[in-house]
Amino acid sequence: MRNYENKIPQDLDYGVTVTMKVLGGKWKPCIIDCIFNGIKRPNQIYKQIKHANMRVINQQLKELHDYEVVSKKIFQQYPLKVEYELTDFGKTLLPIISKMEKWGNENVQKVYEIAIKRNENITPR
Amino acid sequence: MRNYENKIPQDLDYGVTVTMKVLGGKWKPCIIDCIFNGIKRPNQIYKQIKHANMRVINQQLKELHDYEVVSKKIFQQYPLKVEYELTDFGKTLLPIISKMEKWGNENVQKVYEIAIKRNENITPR
DNA sequence: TCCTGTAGGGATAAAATTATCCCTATGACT
DNA sequence: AGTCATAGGGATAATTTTATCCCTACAGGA
Repeated sequence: MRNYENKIPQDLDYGVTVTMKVLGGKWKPCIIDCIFNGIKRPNQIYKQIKHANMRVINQQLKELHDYEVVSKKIFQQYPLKVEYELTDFGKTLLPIISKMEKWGNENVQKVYEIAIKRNENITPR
Repeated sequence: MRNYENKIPQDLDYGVTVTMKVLGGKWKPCIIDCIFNGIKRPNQIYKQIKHANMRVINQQLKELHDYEVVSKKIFQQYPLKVEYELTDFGKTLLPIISKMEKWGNENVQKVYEIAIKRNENITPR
């Protein structure tokens, strides 16, 4: 994202849109979840999220950092070491994420079945 | 969406992903919000959401219907009349949406400023 | 007959997001 | 000198999502 200019202006006139601007991104909630659970280094996050590749993690991490959801601490040592933390601002998102997490876990079965019925390409469970 | 086969299989192994599968879509939260507020007919929703066009509303409405978030009542009369309602299942999403709505409204200023700093194309407020 | 309002879909274009590939830089270690 | 692990970015391809355009169907009214 953000490698080029948006063409269609985005409206932030609706609360949900604002939230989605910060949280929307295929791996962002996963990344936040990792960091919250103490997995703070990019490479660790990468290993945790098996499906996303490093470049993508970096992209989304950068956006989270731009939006001040996470802070970044660089250690002057080698091999390189960087740690991300949730900022206080970022922590205010946790209740939302955990509510989404909860709802998803409670309803995964139903959603899965509908997706299959719709012939979507879903990883078998 | 769903006019073709997905190529990358989607994992539903993470709660947030499941929720996003149902709620993710540029206008879906808006549509749900409309319906919740008694704006139940497609054409009314269309007029309410000034920016989306009818076709898109229909697409997203169809998905919400497929996922049983909304139910559809067809009136046999002319001009045609259709009303959507939140199902009980759909209503379980309301707490999430309202939390997102609240967070967004509380933080719109900050998010707006960052977006501007990032040179994003945002509709002025 | 033609126009109106309503609901909805097919086909396709445009835009946005995500994925892939490959590059840099650094110090330690062999 | 070559290799490793780490963090990260440029360029571009691939994929997915949204948007646009235009069509159908229907009954009533001008």
